[in-house]
Amino acid sequence: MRQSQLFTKTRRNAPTDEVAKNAQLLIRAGYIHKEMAGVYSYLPLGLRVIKKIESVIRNEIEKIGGIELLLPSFHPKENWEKTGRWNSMDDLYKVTDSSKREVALGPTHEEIITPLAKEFISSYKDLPAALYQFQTKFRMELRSKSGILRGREFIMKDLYSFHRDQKYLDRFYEKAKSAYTEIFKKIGIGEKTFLTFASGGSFSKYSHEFQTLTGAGEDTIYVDQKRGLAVNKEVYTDALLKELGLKKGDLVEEKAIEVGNIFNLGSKFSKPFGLTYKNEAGEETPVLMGCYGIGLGRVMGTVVEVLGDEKGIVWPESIAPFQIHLISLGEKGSAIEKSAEELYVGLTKNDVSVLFDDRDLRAGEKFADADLIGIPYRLVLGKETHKEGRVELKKRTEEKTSLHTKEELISRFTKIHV
RNA sequence: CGGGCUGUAGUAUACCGGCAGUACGCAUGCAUGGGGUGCAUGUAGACCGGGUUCGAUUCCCGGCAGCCCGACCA
Repeated sequence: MRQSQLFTKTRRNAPTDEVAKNAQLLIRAGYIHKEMAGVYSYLPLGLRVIKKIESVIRNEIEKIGGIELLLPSFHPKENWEKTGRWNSMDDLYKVTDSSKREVALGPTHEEIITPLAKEFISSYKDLPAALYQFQTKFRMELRSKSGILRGREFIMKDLYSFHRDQKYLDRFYEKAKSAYTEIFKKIGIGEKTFLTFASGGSFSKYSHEFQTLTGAGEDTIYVDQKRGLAVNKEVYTDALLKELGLKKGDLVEEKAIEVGNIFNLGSKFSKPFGLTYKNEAGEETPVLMGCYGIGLGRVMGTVVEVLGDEKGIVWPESIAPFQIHLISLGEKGSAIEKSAEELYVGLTKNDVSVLFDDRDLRAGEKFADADLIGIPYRLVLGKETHKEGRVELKKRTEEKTSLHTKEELISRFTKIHV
């Protein structure tokens, strides 16, 4: 992609109504645009990051047997009345159409997936099943805040699993836990993300959250760094510490943001919808369910919060919008510019994703933009290196630079990033 | 949903009861060309409704919007 064609531009200042670091940097760099409180557009750069995060998640969820589908945002009122949540859920968006019919805008999808599962699950032979989607959720947050960490509309990966009994559910639950650990590691926040015991879970004492340490977080958790475990303040009791074998002295209080959660739903949803299966003896038995969510925008914002520095965003390679930011410092029609063009074509031909700064600007502005946008590798062609036919390589996370020939760079990045 | 604050060009801001100013951006030109360069010219603005007043962007009331604290929540 040529930066002259990118559509977005960077900005020196963030709007004053944005206080959160993630929103300030993402807006300045041109990743997102605020439409109203808690509602953001994902611009071309931002969407590329979302798609990358999606792909990391998809890979891991497929490994544990997840099958992707796509459920609607409009939900029949009856489904929500059946579970009692039409009235009990305060942040449910309800819309009325011209024929006065009321529908819900889905804040989560148990009310859709459960009756859907009833269509196709009727025997123990149909179990287990694990279905997931990436989908926009709507929640009437009374107070959206913290940029894309808490919106009224947000994209979420939600996975629902169906099992014949607790033993099978527990087994899958553990697999989901490992998958999540792997996902956050791959996304680059593994070191700061902790499996956390929290409230909820209809048929177990607690649910599990994945909490990433950051001052921008909204939750208070107690972390045992050595064991890689944490306890949410909401369930923090001596009894629980004892049960988990945690010692008070090993725990540190931290602010954290919940980037993922896993719930044991038991028969909370299968019961109202009559989702049952026949076991080997022909007996009608309730299906047990689990659900597992990750907010994509929240993950993206968290990465910016945790890894960003004074100069801008710092993306891990796994979710960067482009692998390489190629900068030409040559004037229009110069040999340097031609050489940069050549390198751009060479890299893209080999499927290396490159943002090519072909704009007619001075060096300082291009460097400042590159730091702000946060692509992992920066390549520069300018007078200083051109005489030797070399290109300067610099990582976003490091100060040191190195010189390479174009051929070296093409083969190096092709190998790594195919 | 309770409490507080704020609405001025695309962005950040200034001043003012009497023709709204600056910087960045954007456009054009010349110079410049390895860390947001320089000069010139141009472009664009008072959230909405009502009230007070000779006159309101300014004061008052209402609405709407945004932000902050709290409660709630992925």
